[in-house]
Amino acid sequence: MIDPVILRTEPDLLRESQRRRGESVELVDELVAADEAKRSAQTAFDELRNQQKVLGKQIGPLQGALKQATHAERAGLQAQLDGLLATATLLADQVKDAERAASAAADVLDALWLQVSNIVNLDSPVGGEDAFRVIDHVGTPRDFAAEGFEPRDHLAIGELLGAIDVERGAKVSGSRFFYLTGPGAMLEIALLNLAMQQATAHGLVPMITPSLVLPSAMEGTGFLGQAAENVYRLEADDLYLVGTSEVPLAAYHADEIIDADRLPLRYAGWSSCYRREAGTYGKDTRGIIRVHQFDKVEMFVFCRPEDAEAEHERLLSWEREFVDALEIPYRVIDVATGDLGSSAARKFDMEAWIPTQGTYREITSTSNTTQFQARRLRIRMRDENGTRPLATLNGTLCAMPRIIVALLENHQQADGSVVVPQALRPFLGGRSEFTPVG
RNA sequence: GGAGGCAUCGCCUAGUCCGGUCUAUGGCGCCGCACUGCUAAUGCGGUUUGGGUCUCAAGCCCAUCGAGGGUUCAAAUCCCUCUGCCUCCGCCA
Repeated sequence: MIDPVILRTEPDLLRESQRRRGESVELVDELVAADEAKRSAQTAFDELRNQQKVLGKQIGPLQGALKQATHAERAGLQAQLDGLLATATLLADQVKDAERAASAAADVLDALWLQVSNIVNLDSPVGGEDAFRVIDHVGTPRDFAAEGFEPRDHLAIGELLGAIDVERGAKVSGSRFFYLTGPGAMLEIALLNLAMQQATAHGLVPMITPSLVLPSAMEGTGFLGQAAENVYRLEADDLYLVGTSEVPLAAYHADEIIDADRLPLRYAGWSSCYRREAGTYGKDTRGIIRVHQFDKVEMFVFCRPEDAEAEHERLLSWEREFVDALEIPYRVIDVATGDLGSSAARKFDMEAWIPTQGTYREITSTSNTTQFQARRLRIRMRDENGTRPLATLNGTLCAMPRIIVALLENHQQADGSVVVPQALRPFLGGRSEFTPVG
């Protein structure tokens, strides 16, 4: 949600943001009208309610006086009381109507606000998915031709190693499900440990979060807008399966006011993630690049709004540190306005080189959601200037399947074995490579 | 799953039976001021959150006693539903 003050003072800022995203600009005009309607309805109710209270305050004492009154006074007082009650009855109806009108106007306004995406950062490249800006390249893709062999894709290697089983995944759960077996499972556990070691070294608080959440948590983080079709919903219980622990981590502090001197609060959440992958039919059908369920370590930060951009850079640097440690070649992109998702004002993705695809594929994503999620979740901070919504940011530390894909493909040997990067070896009992099973 | 109890403005707490002088009590903590060699103590004032009005501020108004409905001229208080926590019983990894 956006600061309503911006709607009244700088609506053009909102319009420009909507334009850059390729979303409705007319929505802003609807909002202006709805905001006006809501305020006048609220004011009307406030005034009537005030009259009602003033009137009500006379009734109690009058009834008291009536009880004490002498017989002579009684008739006059009774007439006065009857008059007041008659007026009050009429007023009560008006108050009820005004209250209903005000609440209806507020509902209209709220519904419109929920449709508005975050205001984009003016530095984000403008355009659709392909309009990203490349910020950096790190590492050099291996020249397999020069090494004299054709690289196998991650699934072929995973099967050789006895690490990945997609056939049985499909048998048991359907397409886009998989088992990590033996060395594959050990690899994920090692990655988890490396990620958590790095995270705690930087002072992030490790968290294991729920992966089922209430609608309010899902809506508060902005996943029930355009992203809704990718969310699993448990109809019988009205719960959602999260697509990332960003959701339970963001909602962790919902409805709280946090003292500014406790900020920033930084967490590293470990959870399973569930995605319907609607509209991706036929894409990435082989292997585990695109799956319905996977595990991920996600970083999440609550900070002062003025610190958010610096914090965003910090999250990106931690993501890079992790991937650097795994010796995977990658590039960093500044995601274009049309591809940000509703919550992000700015987003940086890291894309790993995938040899058998001859291209870079997304492995991490870090978003500055500014005050957008905090407003929706009512998370505020208190400092010397009072209370105001804080800023939230998120970033992938380790999305298991894609990191495993990048590791297997980039560190494979001609015989199908895979070299374990140095940083990971302590978490695999010193093991330096995985070798094909007989 | 069953039975009972509880939920008040940072924390604790009064008020709820019996609706109106509740504009929600008091203590602790915190902030400001005064006094005082310093600290402490003491005194006075302030201290939920959101919204509206207003050029700003002050002031004023509305809402807010876990949430949502209802009864009533009027609800912290009465009624209903829901949520959370606690106790007991049953079942279970």
